[in-house]
Amino acid sequence: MFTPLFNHLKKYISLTTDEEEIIKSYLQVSTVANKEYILQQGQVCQANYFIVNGCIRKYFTTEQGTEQIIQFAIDNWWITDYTSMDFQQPSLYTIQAVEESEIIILKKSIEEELFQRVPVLERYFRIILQRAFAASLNRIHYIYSLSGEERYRHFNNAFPDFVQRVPQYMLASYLGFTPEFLSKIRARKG
Amino acid sequence: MFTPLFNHLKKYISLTTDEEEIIKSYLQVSTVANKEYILQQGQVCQANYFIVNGCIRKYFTTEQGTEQIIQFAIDNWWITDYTSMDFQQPSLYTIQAVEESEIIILKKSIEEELFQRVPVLERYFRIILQRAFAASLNRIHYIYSLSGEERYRHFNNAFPDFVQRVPQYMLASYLGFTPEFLSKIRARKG
DNA sequence: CAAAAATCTTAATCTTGTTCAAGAAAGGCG
DNA sequence: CGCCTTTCTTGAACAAGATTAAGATTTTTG
Repeated sequence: MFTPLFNHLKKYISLTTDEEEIIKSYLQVSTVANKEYILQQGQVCQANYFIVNGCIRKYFTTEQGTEQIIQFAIDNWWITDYTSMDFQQPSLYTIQAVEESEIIILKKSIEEELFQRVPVLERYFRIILQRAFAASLNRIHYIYSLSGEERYRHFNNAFPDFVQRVPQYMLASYLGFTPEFLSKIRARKG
Repeated sequence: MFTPLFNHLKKYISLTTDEEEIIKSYLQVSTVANKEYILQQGQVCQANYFIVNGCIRKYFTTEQGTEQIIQFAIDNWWITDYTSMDFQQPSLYTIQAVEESEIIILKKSIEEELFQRVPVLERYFRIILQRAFAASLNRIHYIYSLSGEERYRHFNNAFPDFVQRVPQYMLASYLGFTPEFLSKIRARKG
């Protein structure tokens, strides 16, 4: 159960056996059912979540009542609301499972203590945040430089298997247009 | 000259006098004129840049030849292209001064050595990347939930002094619409 | 297996913002 | 100070994608 996480850690840092044991002792393991909530809009986010397997989405509800997806997380990704967690503010976002998922929980309340005992984790998170930040700017790049249709085709090429995994209306939301428009695009060509 | 950087560092971590001296010995200071390039599209990004004062933009050129601004950085922000720097790939972006600016340069080539000598810097960058990543997702939130006009009004309220600082066509680009449209918005009301 | 819930499609109409094109202001420099 | 470059504005024609509404299909569950 912890294997995927430690494999991921070892891509970026080295750990002694002792350190591995310490880390394990600070983590919790959990299974969430499809549609189960990990965080609901208005709650203060209390943990960082590592997806062992499954699929999780983070979204908010617009004034018109539609759901807007901000992020997807699948196997080997972390998901949380850093704004809510860092400032202990109510979150604007809801985090919810899109498939039954196995997750590992790193609670904010003990994170500092863990980082003190295993400081190399600061490095691990620095590096993966660097990647996540770059990916996010990259996404802004695509939003601004491609049309909706181009964005869909590009995403489809880049992550063909992921596209199969989530309902199309969620994909449309993530890509920033309506499900009706996605339908239209798909009708135009395979 | 180093004072703003160390003040920023001290917001997130504590440093001994020794550590401060080590850090200083790894940094370079530079002044860039308005319109001077720090990185040009196609080059491999070799450093992370801290803005002591001034204003820097990061943008790319679309197929139609228009410039699309992805990021602004002002006093006390770092700017770089992490994708290019981490993977030593040619950058898709150009980083250019929008005002005469004083910057501090942390070169990729000596970054690792510095982090080994002052490991608490990993923590500093972890925290500021957490903020930067959150801000970037927040920006995606705004792009998806607000109209162009709403985005402009919101930005104008949030950063009134910054709006005065850059040409409107750059602001329009950053907000994701044309300068003509920004003109139209401004004509509608204050 | 049947009924209910969730998801996807189609088409007509409407909005937001783009594109072009041209001129008006403003700013910087010799 | 006057010219040249940069920036800003305006308006008409147009395009991308939203909205609404209805029906079709698929999936889930009792």
